[in-house]
Amino acid sequence: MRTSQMFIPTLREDPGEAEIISHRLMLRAGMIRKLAAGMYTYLPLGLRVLRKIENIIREELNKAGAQELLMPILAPAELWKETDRWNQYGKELFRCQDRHERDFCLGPTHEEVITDLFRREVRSYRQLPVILYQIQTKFRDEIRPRFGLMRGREFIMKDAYSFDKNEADALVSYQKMYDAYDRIFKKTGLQFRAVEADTGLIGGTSSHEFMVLANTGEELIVYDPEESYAANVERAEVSPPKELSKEPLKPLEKVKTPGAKTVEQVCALLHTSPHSLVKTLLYKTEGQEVIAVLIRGDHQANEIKIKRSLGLHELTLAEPDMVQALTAAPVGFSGPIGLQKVKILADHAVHALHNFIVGGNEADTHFINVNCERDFQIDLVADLRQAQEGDASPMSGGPLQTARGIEVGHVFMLGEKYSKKMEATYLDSNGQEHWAVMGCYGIGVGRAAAAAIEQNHDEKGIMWPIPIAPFHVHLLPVTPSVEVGTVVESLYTELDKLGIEVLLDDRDERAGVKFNDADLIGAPFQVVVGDKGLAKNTIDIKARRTGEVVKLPPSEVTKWIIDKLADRKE
RNA sequence: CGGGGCGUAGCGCAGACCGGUAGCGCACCGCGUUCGGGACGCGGGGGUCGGAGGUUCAAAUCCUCUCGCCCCGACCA
Repeated sequence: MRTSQMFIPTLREDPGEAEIISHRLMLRAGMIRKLAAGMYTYLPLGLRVLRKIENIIREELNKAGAQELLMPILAPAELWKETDRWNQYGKELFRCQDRHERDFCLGPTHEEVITDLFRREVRSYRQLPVILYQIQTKFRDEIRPRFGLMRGREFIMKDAYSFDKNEADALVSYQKMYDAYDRIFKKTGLQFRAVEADTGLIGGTSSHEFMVLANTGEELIVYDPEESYAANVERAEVSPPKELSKEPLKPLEKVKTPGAKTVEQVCALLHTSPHSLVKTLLYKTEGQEVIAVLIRGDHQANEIKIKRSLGLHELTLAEPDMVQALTAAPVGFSGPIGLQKVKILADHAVHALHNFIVGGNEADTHFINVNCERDFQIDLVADLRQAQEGDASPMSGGPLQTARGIEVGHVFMLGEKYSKKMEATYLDSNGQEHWAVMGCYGIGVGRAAAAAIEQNHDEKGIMWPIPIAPFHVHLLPVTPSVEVGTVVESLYTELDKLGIEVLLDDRDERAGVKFNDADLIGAPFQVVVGDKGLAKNTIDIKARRTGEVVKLPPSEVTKWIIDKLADRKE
């Protein structure tokens, strides 16, 4: 392609609206433009990247036996009412009506539609397994869209669905998709990690997220540097401490702690560390019941685990006046001793502790030398806290490390959740009817592109990994002479014939402008042709990522590039 | 939904307190010079100042309402 014929509106200055690097660079490089909050037009350059990612996905999914189809964006409310997600999905589900005032929604995901298709068309176990996927625009009316393509309202997603006879077969499909995802992300050239993820209350047996590693990632993961184990902190299980404290129990004591509401303040006042302090978190559940959760001062509560341990759907921290009513003390002085009518949950680490500190349920007061059982009763001891760096790995027992990631893929065992609600059944070889066992598998295409930029950029612009780069080579005639023109034209034709994607900057611009745009757009190789070089019979090739420049005679340029591209393609 | 902020040329911004001819840089168009890391000279085009209403002789500027956008929080398969 020639720059003069391609719509690539690059921006010299940073647009004010862009917060994160990928968003800024995508706008600046002329890949996307915003239409409305969380909705973007994909310009030619941006679309090329999306197509590259999509094609890698297609290739690997097809190889894995999945089949592509395409479902409507708009879905009738009836289907969503069958699964009750019309109610459950909340405001994120974008609803609308047609001229007959029939309810529809924009699909944020397509379980209902695909399950409907399945139940209409599939009768027999002979037709199973089936794995179907689409690459389609999705819509979720996010409360607060942000970060460009990272969290838009409208976005392109690959979603796949598997249908199997039973749990065992479903796991085979799940594994197939997991393996395909592994190959897909390897092929994109991104650094990523598959991590165990939370399955939510829906249960299900397995769920993994595919995280592109980037410091700017929204998700926190823990991993075992020795083993393959990695998990989202939301999900990572924390094993109970191996031994309980052996410290002899000391007598309970009430102390004054004026104004000390936070863990830090109490520690400073009592000259101790958060390790020996226990915070009491009061939560409200869906039944308006209140529970107390005891977590060690240096740990974070994990609300997902708390919900799961009690089978709850909703959990919110109690408001200050509620805390006051229950504990007779302001927030910051709650404790388990003397708490009435409140179920008390404790994390393993608390249970293992002796002589710790808790709030006194009285303003400006704490108890010290507190001990479980002796001073108060616990209703449930469980794993209730967030994993953190240094915790013991469930695999090697060694210390876990943490990293930040961007969730670009998610594989999920659904089980019979949808097939049951929607009566998606098949007949087995004995003529018995069974519910199909399902799995679903998503990849955020736009998000993957954004994640690629978060992971591969410098202060000048994007540094695309070869497999998803919009162009392989950016050809830059850098002086306006006839000789340069001739060399550039023949190089362009030659590379193009060989299937190498070349962007020729044929604009009447100065060298500096072309260099800067090339660095911004981020093609892996810049081929620089100028009078200075030609005088010595050389052309410069700059590798965008390393900045290395090689000087080659014009006749050797093509071969050099072919070799380099072949090197890094797989 | 709560808190904060912003809407003035395609982009980035000034002007607003203190009402009186709408500005700057970049981009864009023409001519010329220049040409290996965001050139220069000369000449030019482009604005219902987000929208509606009000106050006033006069509103980008003051008041009211409204819409949109950004940031923080709550929320998030």
